[in-house]
Amino acid sequence: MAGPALGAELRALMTERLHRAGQRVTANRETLVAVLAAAGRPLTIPEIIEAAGTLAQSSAYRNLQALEQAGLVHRIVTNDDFARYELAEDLTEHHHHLICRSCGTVEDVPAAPGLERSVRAAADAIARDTGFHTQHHRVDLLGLCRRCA
Amino acid sequence: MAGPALGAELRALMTERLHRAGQRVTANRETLVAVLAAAGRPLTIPEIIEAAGTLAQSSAYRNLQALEQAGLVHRIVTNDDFARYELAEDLTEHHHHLICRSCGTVEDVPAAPGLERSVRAAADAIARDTGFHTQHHRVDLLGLCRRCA
DNA sequence: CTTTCTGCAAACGATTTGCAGCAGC
DNA sequence: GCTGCTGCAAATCGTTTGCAGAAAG
Repeated sequence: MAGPALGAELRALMTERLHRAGQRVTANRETLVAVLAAAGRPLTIPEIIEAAGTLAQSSAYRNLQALEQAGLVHRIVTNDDFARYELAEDLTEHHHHLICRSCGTVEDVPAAPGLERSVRAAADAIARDTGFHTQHHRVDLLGLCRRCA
Repeated sequence: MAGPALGAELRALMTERLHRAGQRVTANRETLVAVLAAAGRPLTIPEIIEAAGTLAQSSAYRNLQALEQAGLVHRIVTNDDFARYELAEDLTEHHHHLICRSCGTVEDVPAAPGLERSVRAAADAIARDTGFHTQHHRVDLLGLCRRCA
């Protein structure tokens, strides 16, 4: 099956961003966004394809690429075999990742305000010192998830 | 040529860790470590092979894998085409990465103490809340390097 | 109706692996 | 001298791409 239906709010956003990027709204794309929205954590391509029900691999790859260009989803690469995708951060809430070194699973955790403040301060200092202009950041905690510990 | 020679200290560490991992010390491996030590930033495999002078691709991949198992180097994956390697953190000093979204280059920056403290505090809170046991962390700043800005 | 999307199967390319000969220890 | 490393070339496998028919707008 095609996973849970899309909320009206999310669908509207999706339509707008796809059109702005010159892309069409199709059933496959709605399914992909719905699957990612329901997961609440980054999914590998095989996980996505399975959750989507019927979906050609090439369509999964192509549509996830299209959705990324439209700013709806975000690709993340770990040391795992497959890339993972999650909803774009402005559709969820800013979060960081817990990556299990044993099973490879990636979980989301909300970003702690104190940590965010420290990251911004560090980025400002770096801009002064090196000229690097920070647009975004990523904090990953690597270790063992509860199940693998 | 084979890049700069290895410091005595680093060579001793390298010998010890390779032997402990049941691996031999070879000219190729010394070259690889020397190249990474000289670079001071994560290098892609093509960069490594070029800097090493003469080195079969397969040997590069195999030896970097061996060195990683021995705890001497560390592999990092970006959205770039190639994986990158750098010296293990306990051979350098704990640092974070500046990743340029335009040219893909990765630079090292020393970790700011305040930021480190915040990350540890966040990890502790997460352990309490979710049972995830943090062993290591990664902070990447994404943006534009001075040259691409 | 035109342009883009879909699924299939073939192509791609970074990384891995089999093998025969050489080097570490 | 035994075992593990080296380089070469071939295999692997996640991902990308060409193409003909179907669907979005």
